[in-house]
Amino acid sequence: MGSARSGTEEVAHTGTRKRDPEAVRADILAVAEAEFAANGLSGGRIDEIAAKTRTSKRMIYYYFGDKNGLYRAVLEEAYRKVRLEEAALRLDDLEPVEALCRLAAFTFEHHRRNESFIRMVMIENVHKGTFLDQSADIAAVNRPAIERVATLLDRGKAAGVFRQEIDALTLHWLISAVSYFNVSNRHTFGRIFGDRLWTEPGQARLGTECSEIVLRYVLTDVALSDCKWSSPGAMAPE
Amino acid sequence: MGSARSGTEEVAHTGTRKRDPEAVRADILAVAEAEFAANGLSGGRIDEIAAKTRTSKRMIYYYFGDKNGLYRAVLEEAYRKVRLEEAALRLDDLEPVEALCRLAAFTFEHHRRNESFIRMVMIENVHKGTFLDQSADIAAVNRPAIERVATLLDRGKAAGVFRQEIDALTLHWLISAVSYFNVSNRHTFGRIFGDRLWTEPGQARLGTECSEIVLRYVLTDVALSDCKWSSPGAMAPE
DNA sequence: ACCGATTTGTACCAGTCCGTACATTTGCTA
DNA sequence: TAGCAAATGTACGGACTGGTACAAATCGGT
Repeated sequence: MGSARSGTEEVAHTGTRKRDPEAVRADILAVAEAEFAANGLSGGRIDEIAAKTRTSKRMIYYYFGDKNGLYRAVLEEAYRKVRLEEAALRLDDLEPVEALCRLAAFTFEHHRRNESFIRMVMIENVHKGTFLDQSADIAAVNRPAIERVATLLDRGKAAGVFRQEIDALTLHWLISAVSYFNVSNRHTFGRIFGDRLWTEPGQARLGTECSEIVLRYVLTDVALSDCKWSSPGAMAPE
Repeated sequence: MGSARSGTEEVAHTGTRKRDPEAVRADILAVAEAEFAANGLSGGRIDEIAAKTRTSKRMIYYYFGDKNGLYRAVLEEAYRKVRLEEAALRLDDLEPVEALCRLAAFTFEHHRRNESFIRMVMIENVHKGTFLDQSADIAAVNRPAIERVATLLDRGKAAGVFRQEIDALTLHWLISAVSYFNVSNRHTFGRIFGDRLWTEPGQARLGTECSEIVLRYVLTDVALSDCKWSSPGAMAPE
């Protein structure tokens, strides 16, 4: 949504151009993400998106062809953004235990701050992943995440601090599960059992608990006592 | 869907009655659950539900007033069913470690087998829990779940096998998170990283891993080595 | 066997919302 | 500056779908 504006104001490179297709596309995508994240695919209204855009409904169909096409584009964009941020983490510089702790804390915090991404994934799962099928490259965009976990895991195993039985995919699954659930289900869970876990201190505490959960799962029994997975501060690049 | 049929066929108690409001209600609810779970609230079609019911659309509005009313009724019913099954677990007879292991394994398995319940919760969360607000008793139906965890936890703490710092709500949150995520996100996760975790052996393995995750989180460091959380067989009452 | 209340069927309306036909402007290139 | 392609605005169509008006059948009680 930042980039959408820039192209319109400053005319720069190509001389005077009032038209800026890229900005229009980006604008539509941003508005559409908000709308779909808020109301789902069937619930999201094209007219509503058009109204909140600086352009008309016509453009949506011009660029994305279809309601489904627009939705798919939004989904792809959301994944791309997220994995891009994740790639900024430099885990190789840290020793395994600290790196894993940082990864868990980062993911937890990241998902918290990107609710609309989580909601897009929720909605996509309601639709049984049909739209992910149709965009082949999404898998390619995401797979590096597993690689990061795998190398981290290998380093820890080699150092003797991580258990040999741990599987990279399962570990990634665990980190994703807690970080995702924390955002996706806060409404039902909070409604039923109270919001205690979703106050600010509650979330801070829960975040460190998640790191603890992950580490206790992975660590060799011996090493369980001596580790300081306590500082969750400043892990997001922003 | 089993109970819906019974009232219609066997006429039993009240003499000959062709009319069976309760059966009609139950029939509608069962069909509606399938429809909503499959397509969401906005995506679910009242006409579709009516068509698959033995009665007409008129009845839906007669009994539930509204599309939203129907949805709310389905949601309430889903929660009620689930918590009823959960109550069948008798954890007090087991020693703490085994009881916790059983609880985790049961929840994991239970959520797996009740996909449409999970999907209803997913959808409710997409709607930010608005419908849970309107039905006051749902919270009351669910809260006992926490009580069970709390007493189990206390017993373990007293016995010295569980860490004192563990919070009941957080523990329940963890068990829910992994069990829920396993069902809710299998499509996106599987699409991106492969279905390995969702083959039959993969799921069996993942289930025991979840028990291990939970136990390692809770157990006193000392006790970490000696426990046999290995038998996941026969924990569902069915 | 009659009567009011409950329960059910049919046909239909009215609003919403996706998508498009048609017309127009802008920009680039020759 | 002519001309073509890319980009955009407006108005509208038409199907879908939630909800209802109207009517009728059924049932329990007396």
